[in-house]
Amino acid sequence: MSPELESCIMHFGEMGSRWGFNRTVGQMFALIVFSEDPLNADQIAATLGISRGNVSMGIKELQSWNLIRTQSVLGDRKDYFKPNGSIWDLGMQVMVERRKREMDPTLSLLRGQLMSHNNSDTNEYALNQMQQIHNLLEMFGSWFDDVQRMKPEQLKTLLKLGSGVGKVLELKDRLTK
Amino acid sequence: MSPELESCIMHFGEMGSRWGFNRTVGQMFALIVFSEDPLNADQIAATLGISRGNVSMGIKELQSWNLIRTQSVLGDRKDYFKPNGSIWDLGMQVMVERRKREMDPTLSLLRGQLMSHNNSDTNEYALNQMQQIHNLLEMFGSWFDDVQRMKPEQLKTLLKLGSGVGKVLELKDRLTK
DNA sequence: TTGAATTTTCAGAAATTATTGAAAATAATA
DNA sequence: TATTATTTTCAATAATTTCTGAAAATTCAA
Repeated sequence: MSPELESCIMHFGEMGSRWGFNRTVGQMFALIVFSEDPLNADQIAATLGISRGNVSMGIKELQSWNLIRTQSVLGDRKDYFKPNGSIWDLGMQVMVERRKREMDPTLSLLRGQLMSHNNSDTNEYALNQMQQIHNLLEMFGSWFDDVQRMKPEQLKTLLKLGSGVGKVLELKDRLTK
Repeated sequence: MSPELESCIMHFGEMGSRWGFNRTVGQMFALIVFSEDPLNADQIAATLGISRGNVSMGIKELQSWNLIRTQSVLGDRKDYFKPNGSIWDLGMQVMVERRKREMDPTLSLLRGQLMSHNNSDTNEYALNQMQQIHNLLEMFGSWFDDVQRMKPEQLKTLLKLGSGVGKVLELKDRLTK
């Protein structure tokens, strides 16, 4: 393996914890993404120098994120793993899962708190802040749901347009008034 | 403190690590956000039942995220802390910082790898995947830069519009062709 | 200056998380 | 069915992260 590739894989390991998984899971993901052919668990363990059991757990984790899938290889009983789609697909998938893990639990807690009718003794200010956070998460969440349903090509156009979209909105406002 | 507020603060503690900081930093942030009046370090330590040193480190962390700021209280030498803006501002700030910590390092590593001219021995496929990741991060990053410069009101409009923006884009396409 | 109030630092302890590797479970083959 | 290949599990251990609290540093007032 080239030193460039190796340092890339190590980097993904270091970043792993910031992206929501641990070092070896990050490395495993990078290795699978940068390998043209599907890899089996033994290959992953040998390449990264980690135990077979660790690989097994890492695979489970990556599958729970919908980032990898198996592919059977003719005449081999082992499971082979490859990325679950293009880089674009994987990026989207990471966002979907992070939203689930980082926003949904808080949104549902806040919804519960704000719904509950025995809030008479909770101070007004805190309650209002909770409402604000709830609204922000809800707005962002439903925006993401919406946007996710767009066709990748259209979404890419939108991304590239950036704040230019503000101009288009103004244009629309003028036209529809 | 009401039990509702308390469980909210505990929840923010549990979520802390998913948002990029540790449990007590998460709790401290929640406590500050839900308190109408600024709090000093001793109050924070006492309320959360953690050591003074831990609070000092947590404050440093929250300041490095630009999430809190000091406010001096007349006739008191202690530092008092309050959120650095509205919930909207704080949400934005979290995104800004996470982008810095989660995307920028990878973007610059990849840029370096792809620029380097001794890639002759790095396999084509891996190099191409790196390019794809680089492009995705770059596109997303500059979109975020752009969008961040928009006025909050306009940005909120855009968020609420969701995929409706796709329709507007089509409209624009028809008009400008 | 001095000294009291306050904040920061950081070595060691505690808590948490990650990893190993051998045993158990599962799956495929003969 | 028995045998072999493969994967998973999980108790023990290792590594890492977080937290404490006392000492050092800083700040401010007299």
